[in-house]
Amino acid sequence: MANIKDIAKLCGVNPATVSRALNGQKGVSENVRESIVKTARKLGYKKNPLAASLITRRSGLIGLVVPDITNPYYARVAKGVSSVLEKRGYAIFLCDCDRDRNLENRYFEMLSNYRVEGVILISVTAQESDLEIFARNDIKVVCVDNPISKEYSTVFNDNYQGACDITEHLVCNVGVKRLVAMMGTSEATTTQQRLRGCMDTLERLGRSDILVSTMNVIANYKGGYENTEKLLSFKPDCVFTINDSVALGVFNYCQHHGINVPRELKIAGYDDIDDASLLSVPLTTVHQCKYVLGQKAATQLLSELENPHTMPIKIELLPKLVVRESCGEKL
Amino acid sequence: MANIKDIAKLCGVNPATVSRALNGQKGVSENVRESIVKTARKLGYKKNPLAASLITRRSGLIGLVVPDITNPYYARVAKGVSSVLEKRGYAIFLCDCDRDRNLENRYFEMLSNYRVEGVILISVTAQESDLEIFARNDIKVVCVDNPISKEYSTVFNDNYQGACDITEHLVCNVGVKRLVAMMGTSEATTTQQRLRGCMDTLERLGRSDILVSTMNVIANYKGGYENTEKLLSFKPDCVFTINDSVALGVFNYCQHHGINVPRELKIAGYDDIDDASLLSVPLTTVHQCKYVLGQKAATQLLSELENPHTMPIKIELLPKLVVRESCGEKL
DNA sequence: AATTAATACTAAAACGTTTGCCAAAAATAA
DNA sequence: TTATTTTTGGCAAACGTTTTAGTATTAATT
Repeated sequence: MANIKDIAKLCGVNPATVSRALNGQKGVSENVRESIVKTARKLGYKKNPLAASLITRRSGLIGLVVPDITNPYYARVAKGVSSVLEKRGYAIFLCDCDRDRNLENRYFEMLSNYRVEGVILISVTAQESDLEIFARNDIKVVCVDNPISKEYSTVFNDNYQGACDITEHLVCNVGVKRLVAMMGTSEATTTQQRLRGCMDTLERLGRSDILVSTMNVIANYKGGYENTEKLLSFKPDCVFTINDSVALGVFNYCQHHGINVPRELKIAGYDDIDDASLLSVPLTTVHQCKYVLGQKAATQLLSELENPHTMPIKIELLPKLVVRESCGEKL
Repeated sequence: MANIKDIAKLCGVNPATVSRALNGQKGVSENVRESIVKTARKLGYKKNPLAASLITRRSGLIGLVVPDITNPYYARVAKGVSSVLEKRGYAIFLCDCDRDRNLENRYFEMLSNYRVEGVILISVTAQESDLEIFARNDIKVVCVDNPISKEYSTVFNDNYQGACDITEHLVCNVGVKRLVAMMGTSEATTTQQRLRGCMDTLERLGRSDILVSTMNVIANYKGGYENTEKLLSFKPDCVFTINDSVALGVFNYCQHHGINVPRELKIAGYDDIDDASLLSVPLTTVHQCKYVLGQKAATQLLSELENPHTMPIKIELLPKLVVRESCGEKL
């Protein structure tokens, strides 16, 4: 593979001149530049970014840390990240941590060894102290969803607002009277924020006539399915679930037990995963902009890299209510 | 960040000795090595693999090319790949090509610029000629699913066998009489192989009494949903779909139109994506070992890297029939 | 015409490693 | 003892870039 010296030799100039010419810097006359560019093309020259990084300290590598790439939510965020990094010529160093904090920390070390310029961090396991390794090697970090450290920018969806929106819909348009909020563990920030949005909205609307109960389940399909029996003991007309996977679980339980959705039970989800619209009774839910979330995170990271003195910020995306059929007919 | 020279200075030795000591090479006495290792640890020294790669020509980078990381099939394969590469200390350079051949080729160029050592290529768009860039820079490639070039190893599931297995099940255990094979485009190798498996099995069983028709659809949810009406005009008792997404489409059409599955129509899928088991009538399908597929691909790539003279091989995984309820009760 | 300023380019050092070659020292063999 | 081999570790070059400093050369300003 041709290198910068080969070109220099062929053009009868110094490697430094070739470097400047190819990087579009000034200090090289037009005719020389032209000849350099031409022979570079002829030789099929491609700069070795690894070699360049040694001296520029810019590897062009960005770490992307996810809890589980097979989770459609993270995959979609990853795709958003990927779309902007590719355009800017950065390479993605993928770290699938498998929700394992040890593995995650091993990856953190690897990322710093490889001199990544920055990291997009989507983590449910990392603690603030785990990020010290990035601070030490001044690697920029942008957190997604979870504001792990005040040191770094965070990009997230406004869970509170989404919960407000869907609750208002359930109360004002659907007319629910007996609501159960089927949430995740109460330590999870998402559960806290969404539940608060729900409760605050009921209060704001002054609807003390509406009975509302809360239950906490494992926030996946199984958690939904297995807790539907208990759910039904509340005799609700509607359930608001912490996410769509849980909603799917509830829905399938209903199918198996001859409970008509939405007639006998209305189901409202959260996230708007792909399956939500494919369900035989398409799910009313809150759309999270996963792809855009990834894009924003990547864009923020790049601008912090380019302007090293930008302060960390919080970027909040607005979720969007999507009304389908699981809570009754569309308006 | 400490480097090899810092250690050398502190230990009063030459950088070369430090390198040898840290890489476990011989030619350095035990006490010197010990002192080097100790101060390396004290300084928190981490070798810069990028710098090392300049001279060793081994970047430790492996490209992972996928058509779409949000597709659960590819995501699962990716996770398999990731699991073995991480253990061996390789970094994954993720390329989500978005099913776009141009983007894919841009990524190929980037991969070669970054001097990846090898590439795991899952592609539906790449042509053999697109891979020349890897041959030129002798970058090893392992193809997954799709044997794009004879030059390279390919790892894939035995589509033919899987189709044989499920067809035999449908005929011998379920007792279908009027079967429709709802396949993808006839150019796709998967369609060809699975259809042939189906047909050959019918012939092998000598069941010329079974009526079998074929139709070609776009191989996704929508393709299934939108072609179910046409499908029903064949008055089949069973449909064998090219994949589970199509099966889901058919299933939901049936739900919407009051057609009971499996009583009025039995549905057999392929792939065993996660949704298959979550369906309200869980799907009988063929399990593809996606995770293992990724693991095998990565393992093969690494062994080719370590032993540069290994010949390319084909690795075939055996799929596994999984009987659920969409074709009638389990046995 | 003399000075200054700008331009085009070179030489060399740097980035952080690895490695081929060599010399000194130590160990072994004669 | 001497001769031979082996072990240990130093030196310097190399990998492919970028960048600093400096030198001619040319152009612009007095």
